[in-house]
Amino acid sequence: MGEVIPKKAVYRLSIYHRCLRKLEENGVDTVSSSALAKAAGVKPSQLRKDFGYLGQFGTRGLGYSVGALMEVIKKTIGRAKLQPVVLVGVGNLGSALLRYDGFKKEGFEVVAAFDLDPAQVAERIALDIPVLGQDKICEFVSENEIRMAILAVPGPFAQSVANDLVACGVVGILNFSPVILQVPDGVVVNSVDLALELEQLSYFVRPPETGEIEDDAK
Amino acid sequence: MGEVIPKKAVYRLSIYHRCLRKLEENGVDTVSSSALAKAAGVKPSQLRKDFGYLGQFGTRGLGYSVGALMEVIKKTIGRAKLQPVVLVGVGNLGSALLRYDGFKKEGFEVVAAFDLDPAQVAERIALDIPVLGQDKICEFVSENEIRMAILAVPGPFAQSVANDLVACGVVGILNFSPVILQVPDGVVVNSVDLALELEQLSYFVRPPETGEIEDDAK
DNA sequence: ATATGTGAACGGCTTCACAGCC
DNA sequence: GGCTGTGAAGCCGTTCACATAT
Repeated sequence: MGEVIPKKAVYRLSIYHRCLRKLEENGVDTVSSSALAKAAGVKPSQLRKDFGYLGQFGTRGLGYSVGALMEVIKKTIGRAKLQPVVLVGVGNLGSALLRYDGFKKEGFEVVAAFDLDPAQVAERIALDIPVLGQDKICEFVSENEIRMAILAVPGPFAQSVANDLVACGVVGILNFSPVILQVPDGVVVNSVDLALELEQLSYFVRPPETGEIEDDAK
Repeated sequence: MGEVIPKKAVYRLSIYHRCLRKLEENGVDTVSSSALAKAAGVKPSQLRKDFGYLGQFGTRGLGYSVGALMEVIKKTIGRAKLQPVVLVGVGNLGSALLRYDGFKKEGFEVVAAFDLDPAQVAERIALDIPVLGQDKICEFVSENEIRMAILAVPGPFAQSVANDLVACGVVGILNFSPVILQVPDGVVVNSVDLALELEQLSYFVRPPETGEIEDDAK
């Protein structure tokens, strides 16, 4: 029903969808929870529990229909067909994101980009996406009823740009700036902090070979 | 002491460290848990619990010493001073990551990049970082005892490159490819899936205002 | 008086185990 | 027999509340 699906489950559902797509391309039309779970890197029980949020779609003793399952997932997590998003900050990272084709594959379209120096940027990236000045954000976002934005501006500008976006109707921000954004209730922020991801990784990487006793025997 | 710090706590410790750096720049030398928590976007109790993993460093009735705290965090999560990492796949995203200055700020240095077409890439990016062919990965990684790698190759190549990296001694991979990497025990993978982050965001963004009641099964 | 440190309660996500259906 | 669907149990991280230290 109208239940809210946990954040982590939503994320995994996207993974399943991607795996299913691959299976479909290979002509497979039925999968068991264990097979799909293995491909997705999770436990079968986890996967079945996740699917529980969608209703009942498997056939006991057999498995799931690849096509039907994809349909249901897409309907549940991919609200619209092709979601329009804007991107603010066309620097190194922003440019790469504009060229990244993974977004389109998952049903998103970057319909406009904004930068402080739009003319120079437009020339540099040479893409079909319109590049406008940051002072045009509000106008564009309002008129086109954009609800999601990708934020890739330098840290010091992030909060200010986020404020603008929210003021004009954006309710979802994918933030790549290394700052904690303050936004009003109802606005969702998903942050990807590249440096912190690397830092986190480094902690869990075992040190080279500090003379001490290697961790427990297993 | 030698306890293992939870993944999420490690992540937050990095955030605290970044906030502390800002405070230090502003000449502040003491903070309370509540003040720092607000800056980091977490609850004071959460922050104190996180600091519990590091030992006791606050002064009751007063707060924490900014300098001392930074020192302890750095010592705990930033194992070495300047960690060398390599980057594989210098496409759109890879190029942006090479130019990203956030890594250096947090103590990482990309010492080499690898691509299928190194000559063309080297010319295009025009950076001081050496760009080598992917067949040179093993040699370079082994000789320089590299332990961490950033993976930004297209999906179909990811697993194969990961295998090479691991075979040569890499034990930590920051993966930007949209695939689930299979790695042996002892190797840590941290994945950032750009499209999935956006997809996840879109689910939690409230629909425009379609007040329709949509439920059938269940 | 004020702010830390921490055991205990709480809540949410994962995993298990088995009932139910093909 | 095989596999899904799901309540129950288990686990882990977060939040609370208060003892403790300055």
